[in-house]
Amino acid sequence: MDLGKRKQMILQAIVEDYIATAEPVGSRNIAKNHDLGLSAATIRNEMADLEEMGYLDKPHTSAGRVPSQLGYRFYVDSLMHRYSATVEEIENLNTALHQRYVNLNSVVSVVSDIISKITKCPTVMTLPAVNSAKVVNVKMLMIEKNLALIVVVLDGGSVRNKKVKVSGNITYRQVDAISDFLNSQLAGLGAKDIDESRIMLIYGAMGQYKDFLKVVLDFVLECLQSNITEVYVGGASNILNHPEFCDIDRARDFLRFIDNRENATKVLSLTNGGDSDVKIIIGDEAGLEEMRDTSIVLANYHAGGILSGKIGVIGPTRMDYARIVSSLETINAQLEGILTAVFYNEE
Amino acid sequence: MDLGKRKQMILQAIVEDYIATAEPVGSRNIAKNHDLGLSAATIRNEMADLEEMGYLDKPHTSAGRVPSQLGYRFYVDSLMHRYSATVEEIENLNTALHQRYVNLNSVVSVVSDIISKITKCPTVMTLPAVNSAKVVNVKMLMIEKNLALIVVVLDGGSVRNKKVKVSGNITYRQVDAISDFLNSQLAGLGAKDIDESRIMLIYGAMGQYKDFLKVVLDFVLECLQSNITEVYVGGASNILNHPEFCDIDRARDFLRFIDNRENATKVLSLTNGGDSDVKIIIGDEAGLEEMRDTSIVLANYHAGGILSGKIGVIGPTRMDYARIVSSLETINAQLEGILTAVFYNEE
DNA sequence: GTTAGCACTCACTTCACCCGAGTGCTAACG
DNA sequence: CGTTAGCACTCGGGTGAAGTGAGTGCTAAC
Repeated sequence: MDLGKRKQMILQAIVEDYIATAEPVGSRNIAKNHDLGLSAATIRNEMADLEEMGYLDKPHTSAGRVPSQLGYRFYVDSLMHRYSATVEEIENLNTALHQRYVNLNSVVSVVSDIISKITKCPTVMTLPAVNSAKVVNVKMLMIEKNLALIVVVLDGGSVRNKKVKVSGNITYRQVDAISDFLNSQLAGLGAKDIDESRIMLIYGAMGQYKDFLKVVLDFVLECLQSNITEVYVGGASNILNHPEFCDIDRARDFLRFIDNRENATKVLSLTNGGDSDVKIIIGDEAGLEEMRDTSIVLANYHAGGILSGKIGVIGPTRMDYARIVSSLETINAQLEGILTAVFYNEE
Repeated sequence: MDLGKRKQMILQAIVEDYIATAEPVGSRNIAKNHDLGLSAATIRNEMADLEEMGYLDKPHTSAGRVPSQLGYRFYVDSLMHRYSATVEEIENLNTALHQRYVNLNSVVSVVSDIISKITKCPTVMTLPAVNSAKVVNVKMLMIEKNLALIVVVLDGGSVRNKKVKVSGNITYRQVDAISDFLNSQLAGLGAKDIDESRIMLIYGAMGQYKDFLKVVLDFVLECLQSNITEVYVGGASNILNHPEFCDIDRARDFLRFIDNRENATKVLSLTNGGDSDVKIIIGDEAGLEEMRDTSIVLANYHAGGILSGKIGVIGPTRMDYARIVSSLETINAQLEGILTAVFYNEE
């Protein structure tokens, strides 16, 4: 039971009008504003059909029609025209994006704020995570008496460090020696390469420092395994721009939900089954009670095969999908360069 | 013109009732609920006086009275009883606080969320900043061909690093030598010790690496000077718990304001002239248009003389000052231990 | 100085009413 | 037979009048 050309045109008109005005759209308005060559009455008949087929909803008898979740889905999959950003828009975006970033952390917060601003919607974004994880370099330095600093450099270049107390009688020189040895043993290895036998080998060679080595090895493993995808929520208050959230209770429910890091993470890990780079999840497709009336446009971003992360823009189901998808695509294109630059300059 | 005992009692009753109910309080209710031994009529007279003196406001003729900003100020300065947390409350707090923290960053986000939860108000909090800044250790290591990692350890123990491209022909050994030399020159110095003459001395000794040295020195200075007080906003949506923000426009204005990092920073850098550890800033004392109807309870936190930062709880001027002050004090007491522990284990 | 009494004020609620956008149906038209 | 004009009907939202009740301010008595 697929939709005829005419029904599709009408559905598209309704979805777009509704996205633009947030008001239920009536047959007469479609007849007037869209040049379909049809009278209001005809459109009315088609609308009745579309409602019966589940593509439209009626808030009440004497209001116009509103797209149902199915309607949005069909629109997004089949009717939505690709909106391409104008040169001017891209330029504005570039000037906003190209600023001095202190670190990757700040890229995420700044970029998600920018996205919020241009989409007028809350944005969730994960920190770029390093894809693979192998040890490039392990180094220990004494930074004061009895306190050593372990520095672990991972491939892709992220650097982590940890301070460790050293029991009294290990000298500076010994730490140096341990450092060099450990580095020779671990450089190039990933988490699964550092197995029981490897550890035994290390202990065997430097048994007298076993306690100290254990702490270091644990930390190295933690670095390799930890995939701390911290999530940042930008411009949450933007949800209040949308008339569907002018009800204070609904607004509160949403803001409470998204204020919670775990929930934000959940949102970002959604999928709609497809494998395209930008995913659209509409209403309860998310399977999250609190997101029943919202949609999410999700994009993956990448930088040089090293870093990757996710960006999600959250809005009412009535959100302007075309524009938001295009914004995300444009930003994604810029992001790669910025991330790589920041990543290689600082950490 | 100071307030007589009776006026003070009545003012206190009004402030506390209003804080509890969020409704303008009338003379009759005070007579009934507080055992002042006075009739409603007498209280009415005193209230008229208090209004004339500026301690009370009247939303309109036929409503009860509401504390004015001056009224709150007097209450906070002179009438507020110290509320001390119960053993149970402290214990609950402790179980919430004592969890595994990945780093100082996560302490801030977790703690501010906890504070938001118990105060039912938005919380702003800065990352702990290192008080003094002297170089303890500078170290460079080659992490791949042409790429060196500079590690700077500051006193207090914060560690920062940066990757630097190295022009082709500097060897691993040479970097080691530069590293040792630079460390010997810089260890123990603060920003102002690294002056022109010191830099000349370094260039003089190792002139052939001047370009590389310049990058390293710039980074060291940046570490010493930078006081990046990143700010975290927790539980912003809590503002919606308060009836004064049930108006969607007011809620939006506030949330927009606090969503902006710069504004959050502004809030935390407020002062009320006093020097006590917990400051209360009421209404337009903040001098921020958007905070006209809100108050802020500000506290400094410290850890071992090394770290310090600020916590601010934001609520309507009608907020429960006594309870919030006490909560902040209790948390502050716990925070020191947690911060020191995290700080010395990881950074 | 304190209190009881009373007239007055004013936000808030309720209710009836109307208006208008929009629908669904029917009958006529090409 | 699909399309269209016409018309009765629906129903949310807006308006204004009336009623309600908490609270005040004043006055006079205790």
